Amino acid sequence: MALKRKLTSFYERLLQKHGKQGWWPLLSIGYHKGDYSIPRNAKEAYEICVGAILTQNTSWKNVEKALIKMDEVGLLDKKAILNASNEEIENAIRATGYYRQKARKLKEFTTFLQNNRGELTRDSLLGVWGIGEETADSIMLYAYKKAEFVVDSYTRRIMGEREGMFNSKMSYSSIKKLIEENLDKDYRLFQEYHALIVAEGKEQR
DNA sequence: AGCCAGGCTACCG
DNA sequence: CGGTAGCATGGC
Repeated sequence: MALKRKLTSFYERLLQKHGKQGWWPLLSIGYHKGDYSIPRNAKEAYEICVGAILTQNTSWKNVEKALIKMDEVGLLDKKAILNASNEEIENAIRATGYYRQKARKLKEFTTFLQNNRGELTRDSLLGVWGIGEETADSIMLYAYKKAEFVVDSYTRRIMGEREGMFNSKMSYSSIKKLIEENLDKDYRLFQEYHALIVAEGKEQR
C-alpha cells in the first residue's frame, strides 16, 4: 500500500536528518536518545503526565520552567498536588499560561489516578476534565509505553499538508487510525516518530 | 511589537 | 456533527 511505504520512508528520512530524539525529557536526565526504558518508576511517569498537560498549546521551554519550579517547591508529586491549594499550583506553573485551567487539570488528573489503581486506559483518561485526545495519547505513549500514535498540529501540517499523506482537515481519530493501520504497533517506533515530527515542525519557522 | 507555542472546554448553529 | 471564542504567559 502507498501510505505504508510513505510512512516508512518518511520516518527514515526524518531519522537521518534529526537523529533519535530521546523523548520524553525528564528533569533528572533530560533527553535519553535510544533509551526506551523511561519511565522507570511511577514518579517519572507522573512527571511525564504533568508535562503532557502543561504543554497544551504551550512551548516546551515554558513547561520546563514550570516543572523546575514545581520540583523546587515539592509539587511534582501526587500527594502534594492533592494537598496543595489551587493558588500554590498556579504560582508554580504560571509560566505555561492558562495557569488557572491547568492547575485544575492537574488536580482532576491526579484525583483520577488515585481513584483508579488498576490499568490505565485511553478511554478512561478521556473522561478526565482537561484531557483530550492528544494529551491522552501522549500520556499512554510516553508515560505508559502503549502504542498510541499522537496526532498534533505538526502531524497535520507536515504529514498532511506538506507530505500529502492525508487531508489535514480530517478528524483526529481518522488520522490516528489511518497512521496506526499502516505502522508496526510498536511504542518505541510511535514515540520516536512523533518526536521526529515535532523536531521537523519546530525547524520550519 | 506582534505572533505563536508539543490543546481543551463550552457553546453555537 | 463542525466551527470558534476564551484561556494567559514568555520567547523569538
